[in-house]
Amino acid sequence: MLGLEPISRETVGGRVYRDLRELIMAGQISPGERLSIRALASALGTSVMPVRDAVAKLAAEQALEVLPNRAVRVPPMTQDRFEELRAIRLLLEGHAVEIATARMTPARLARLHAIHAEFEAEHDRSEPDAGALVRLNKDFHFHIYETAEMPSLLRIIEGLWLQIGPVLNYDLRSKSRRTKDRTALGFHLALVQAAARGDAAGARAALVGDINAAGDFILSCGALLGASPAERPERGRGAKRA
Amino acid sequence: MLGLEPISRETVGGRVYRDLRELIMAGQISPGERLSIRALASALGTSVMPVRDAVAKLAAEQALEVLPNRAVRVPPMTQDRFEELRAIRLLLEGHAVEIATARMTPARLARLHAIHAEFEAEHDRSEPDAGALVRLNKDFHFHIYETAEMPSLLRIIEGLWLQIGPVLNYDLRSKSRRTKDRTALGFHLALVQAAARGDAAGARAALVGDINAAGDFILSCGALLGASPAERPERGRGAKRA
DNA sequence: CGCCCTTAACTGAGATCACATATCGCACGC
DNA sequence: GCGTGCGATATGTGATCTCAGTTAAGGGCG
Repeated sequence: MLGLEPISRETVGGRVYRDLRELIMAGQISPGERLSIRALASALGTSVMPVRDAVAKLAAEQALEVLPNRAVRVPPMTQDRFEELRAIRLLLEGHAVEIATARMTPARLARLHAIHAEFEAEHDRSEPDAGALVRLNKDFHFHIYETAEMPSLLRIIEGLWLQIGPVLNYDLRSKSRRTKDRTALGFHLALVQAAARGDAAGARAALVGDINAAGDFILSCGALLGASPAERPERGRGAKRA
Repeated sequence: MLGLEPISRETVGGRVYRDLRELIMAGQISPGERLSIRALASALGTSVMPVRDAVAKLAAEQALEVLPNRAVRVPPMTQDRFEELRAIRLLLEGHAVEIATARMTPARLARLHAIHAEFEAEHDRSEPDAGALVRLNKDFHFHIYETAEMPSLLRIIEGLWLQIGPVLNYDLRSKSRRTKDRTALGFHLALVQAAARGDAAGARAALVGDINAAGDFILSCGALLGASPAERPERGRGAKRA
């Protein structure tokens, strides 16, 4: 006995929240696209209530935005906001890396190596799956951050990734990612090695290099709004029906 | 014309959210106290729906906590969490102060002086109002942070204050606050002066001193949970009826 | 006299209903 | 032919209802 299951201790609202969050982080919803609560509800096979809760929570985390019209959409990324978020990331994730280096254990270091190897393997494939790369990159970073054992900090960093996720992935799957991933691999390797020898400053430097390189690449792509148009009503309103 | 009014462009849910947020920040709800959505709704004169949205949003910001029983309460502050939040505050608010010093304008500096004077005046009264002191302290800090013109950063800092608010005020209104406020005044003055002469490092140092002093005081009070009991069911369940 | 079980009230979650508002299409009139 | 105004559609918001799970109290049994 006892091998039943953790009950259904999961609320529908929670599931909707996580699904939506995943969708945004993976960049499945392009910035500026408007969402319809009713459409989402019917697509997910529930009523509007859980969806409303999830949307409210995501809006509180700045992952979604409610326009004065009360329409909901993924907030378009401006260059200013992107640079601000990058500056905050450098601060917080840099700190997390330093603490993580100090608290690194052999087991966690081995796991980090494994994730890095997976990332490298996926990259070396003839047809790398963009989604897998995004996921492995996220796993790599967050495995380090979790090592710092600072749950509140981790939470904030997740919020930041949630905000930059859309453009980060939008970019990753569209442009020539070959060179970018190569640099990412280099920084990741340097980060692993620095963590292995307990070099907090070195680990931080590697992370800063990683974040800055990725950020520069995105900025150079010109995919971000200067500060003006902000409007692209996205003719097909609402989400895909079920 | 045009001086009409912004219509009633305010949703009930938004008002409930702000009210609840204010209540938590002001420490009106003691940590560990359980909240009843229905009770809150009847107290606020609305239905459960807007309250549920507000609670969901606050839970997303870690200002409220949903127990596995699905009961909602203000999360009790542990010593670990408090120290972690303080470390994050030092990072983010320290950064904000440095940027704000660089972007300080004469007008904003004057306003900062005025707020500091108000704070000092309230403190020098024979019977200082604890609530007013809390509000002025918050105004002082956030006027600086706003000067940095980093909206996302400001948002995160607000979230941090929301989490430490309860214990901060609980402490401020109970114990001998005389000495603590004196030190706060000193750090605030040093902060204003450093900002006035464009000394970013000095401003940061003053802020670090302020945060650390306040934190040490609270930690020394022993009002925080070591890590164990965490439970005080708070016999009177729910909130005060209307 | 004490422990445990039953029961009743309460709470949160989800669905459905009702209403105000925004969006878009279309016809009328200039 | 084109701009303006009206109306239909859809959407978000708030209220009400039902259901399942939890909690606490009261009564029965050991």
